Amino acid sequence: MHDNFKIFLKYFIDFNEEELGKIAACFKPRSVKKNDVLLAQGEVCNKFYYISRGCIRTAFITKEGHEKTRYVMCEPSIGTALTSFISQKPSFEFIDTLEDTELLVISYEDFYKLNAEMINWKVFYQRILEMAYSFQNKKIEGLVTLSAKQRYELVLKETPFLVQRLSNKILASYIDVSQETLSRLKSR
Amino acid sequence: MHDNFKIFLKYFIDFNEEELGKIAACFKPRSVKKNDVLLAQGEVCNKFYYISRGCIRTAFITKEGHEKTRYVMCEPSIGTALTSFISQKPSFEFIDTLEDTELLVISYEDFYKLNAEMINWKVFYQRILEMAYSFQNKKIEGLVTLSAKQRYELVLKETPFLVQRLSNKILASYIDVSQETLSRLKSR
DNA sequence: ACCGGACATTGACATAGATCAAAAAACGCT
DNA sequence: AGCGTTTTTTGATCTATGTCAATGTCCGGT
Repeated sequence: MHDNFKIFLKYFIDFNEEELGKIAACFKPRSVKKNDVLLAQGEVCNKFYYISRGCIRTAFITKEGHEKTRYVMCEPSIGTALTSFISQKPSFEFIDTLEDTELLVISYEDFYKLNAEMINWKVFYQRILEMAYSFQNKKIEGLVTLSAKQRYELVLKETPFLVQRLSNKILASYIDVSQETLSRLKSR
Repeated sequence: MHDNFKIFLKYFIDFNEEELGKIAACFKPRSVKKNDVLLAQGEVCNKFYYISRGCIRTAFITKEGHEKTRYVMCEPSIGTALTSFISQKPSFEFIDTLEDTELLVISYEDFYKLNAEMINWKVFYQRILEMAYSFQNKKIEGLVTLSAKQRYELVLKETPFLVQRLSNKILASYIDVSQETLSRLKSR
């Protein structure tokens, strides 16, 4: 499990073996069933995840009780409820699993210890933040410039595995469209 | 001009005098008139700005020809078209000035030189990215959960100076609502 | 293998907010 | 200061997408 993790890390940054060992030692394995809540709304997020198998998401619930999916992570991937993780304040978004999932988990403390001690980890985290920012930016562009249909087609084109892997309900909330509308979009 | 800049920097990170000197030396002053385009759509963004007086924004134009304002920076503030700056690819968003503006400008090369050479600059940039991410996140939440009126009221509550300082046209495009709708919202 | 609850589909209807248009007000250039 | 351009306001429509409801389908637990 840690082997794939190391390969994944090296894809981002050319960590040396010593660094990889130090990093891997901070990440503890964890298995979770589908529909498990890793972080509840209102909790402070003090974990950062590597997904080695399966699928998790960040999402939130509106005042009207509607679920909105912000981000979906399928293996191999990393992430967390970043806003709360950064600020160490209660999270508006929750994290749950969309499939049975194998994780590697690092605590906030260890994450920031690495950040303080290892230059390359800073570089790694910087890259993650840059990617996260760019992703959000694209999402905003989509919300603001595209119709429901165009947003669906964009996901179909750019991340088709999400269309295959997610239930319509989750996919709809990811695209920000009602289930009914998504159903109609798909049948054309 | 650089004095206020140093105070601004120290608000984020406790740079020492030597570091502040090194940083300030990289930033060149520039004056721009209102409605000047600092970065055109399609150009690669290789500048990062400190706004010492005035107001600039990042924005983009949709296929239908509508202008959408992503982010507004009023003095004292920093920023750029981050996605293009990060990737050094052509920018979808442009940058223009909303008022006569005094800037301090650092090039991409110098920015990344600082990033490579000065640990505290890494920390600074990390903080900027974290803030930028969190801002985008909030923006998405607003777009997805709030009505036009609620988005207007949120801006009125959280950044009232924008309501005062921006034209209705710009403000409308920032809130993601048509000018006409904003006009009606205001008159209630 | 069966049952119950969640999910998906389809239809009818409602509505926020866009669009179009035209008048009124404000702004900035000479 | 005055005129033309740009903004703002107001009114009348239009439309994409949400909501509600009813039926059909799937899936997981016993």
